[in-house]
Amino acid sequence: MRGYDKYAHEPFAVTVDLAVLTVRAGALHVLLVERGQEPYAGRWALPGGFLLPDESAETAARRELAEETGLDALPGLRLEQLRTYSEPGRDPRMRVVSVAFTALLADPPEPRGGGDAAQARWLPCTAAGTLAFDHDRILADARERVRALLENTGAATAFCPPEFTLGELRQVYETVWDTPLDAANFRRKALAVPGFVAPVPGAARLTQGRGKPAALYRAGPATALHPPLLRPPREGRTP
Amino acid sequence: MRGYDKYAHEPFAVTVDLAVLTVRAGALHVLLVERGQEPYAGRWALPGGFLLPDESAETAARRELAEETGLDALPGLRLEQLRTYSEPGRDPRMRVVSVAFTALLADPPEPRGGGDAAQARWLPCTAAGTLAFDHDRILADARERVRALLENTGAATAFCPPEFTLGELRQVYETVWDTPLDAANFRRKALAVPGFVAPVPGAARLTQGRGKPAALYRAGPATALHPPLLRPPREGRTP
DNA sequence: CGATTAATGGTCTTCTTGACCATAAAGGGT
DNA sequence: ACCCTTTATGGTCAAGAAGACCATTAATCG
Repeated sequence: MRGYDKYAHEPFAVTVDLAVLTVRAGALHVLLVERGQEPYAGRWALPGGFLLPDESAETAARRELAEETGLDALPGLRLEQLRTYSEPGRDPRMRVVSVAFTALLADPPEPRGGGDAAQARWLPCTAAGTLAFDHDRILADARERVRALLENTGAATAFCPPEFTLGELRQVYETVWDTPLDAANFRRKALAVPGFVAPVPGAARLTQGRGKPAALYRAGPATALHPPLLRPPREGRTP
Repeated sequence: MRGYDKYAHEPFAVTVDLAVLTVRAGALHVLLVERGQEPYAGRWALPGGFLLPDESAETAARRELAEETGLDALPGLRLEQLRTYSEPGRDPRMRVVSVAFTALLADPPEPRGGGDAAQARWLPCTAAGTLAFDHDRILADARERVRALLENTGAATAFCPPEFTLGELRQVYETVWDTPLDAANFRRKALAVPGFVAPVPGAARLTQGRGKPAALYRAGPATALHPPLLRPPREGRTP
């Protein structure tokens, strides 16, 4: 149909859901809340909430993120619109259309519990188990999206502190892709992408435990990676 | 906020908008309708409409597409969810959240005019001019999405008839990317991607005008292209 | 028939990638 | 203090991929 006027338009509730990810202890973690009310009381779910009347979905997502993590608008926070989920019946109470977002954080604080939720916590994605609503699906889509983002954009730096070593950046890739990478080759490729990372000029160095101190880098201005950092192909060719 | 119950949820109108693209006469065309009613009466717009109470956005998009083009569910029709647009004020009448989709068609029929719209037509993207609402933005996003789809997925075959020559496939890439490609190198790369295209066994051939007859291919089973077909980098390196 | 056009197959050179090796520079343990 | 482990960094080498071209084939157009 071409116009907005011919058919009566049903009202829908519109929400945002957030897959907020971070890399912690070599594993991808997601911010989850334990629902305090029916339906799905006691189950873990992605944080989210209703759009306010004058908000865009992006604005609502940033507001929800600030509320959940206690962080106010982080400068340069990457917030990716993931997908919109609109299947009838995805919320047993009413018709809800939800716009899902992915956010990538480095060194986030522990979320403040309370509010509607019984608690809020960072949990490893592998331990997420069965989430409320269709949030398992959303989380799976978010993980796949992030894997692709690391290939084609500089998003990996969002998982790192403002200054980071190439070893830390490589660990982000290894964690998200779940693949070991050759340190020397990764360095060569990362440095070959214009605008991906920029060395911190003041010969700065940092020791993170054992081993030789590493040079520090900052995120570069590039949003798209040319050439992309392709993840190694999985086994199973077509010979 | 963590629950769906604490705050009153405002009702929103939810629509789908469709950027239906096809390659015709060496140019990317988009299906547009001329609005018959205010606002934006007389202006071209993307086809779209309201979700029905029991429809998912995908279902609504397919229904709208069938209504606009007169085509019933095409087998294997590619329908990509593009993005959701939710800025307040994007529709002057009321708060509308719109889920945008991209569809790729080969040899589509002329759309039937009528309905709410004054007329419906295929127009070259370059001649789209200024569309109603925020549809210029949606169309621009759709074009960029399709450019990326050709790199990483087998979506280009959706612009081709069921059996096609590699020359036709290459013209799709050249049109969408707006870049000339070397015929021999394109062939080598396309055939090297497992599952991208499969030769039609019966030594079938087809002549499309002048030149040597070309072998026919069908779309292969691959959804993701490994390795991807990267578009040639634009000028402007960092030497 | 000869010119033109498009498909297809090959070559050649350059670049990229992955696998590895070597060295440097720190910490830990004895 | 000394050796071992760990991580960073630089370099090599061979295999593969990509872009630039050339040659041949097989149609249509004039």
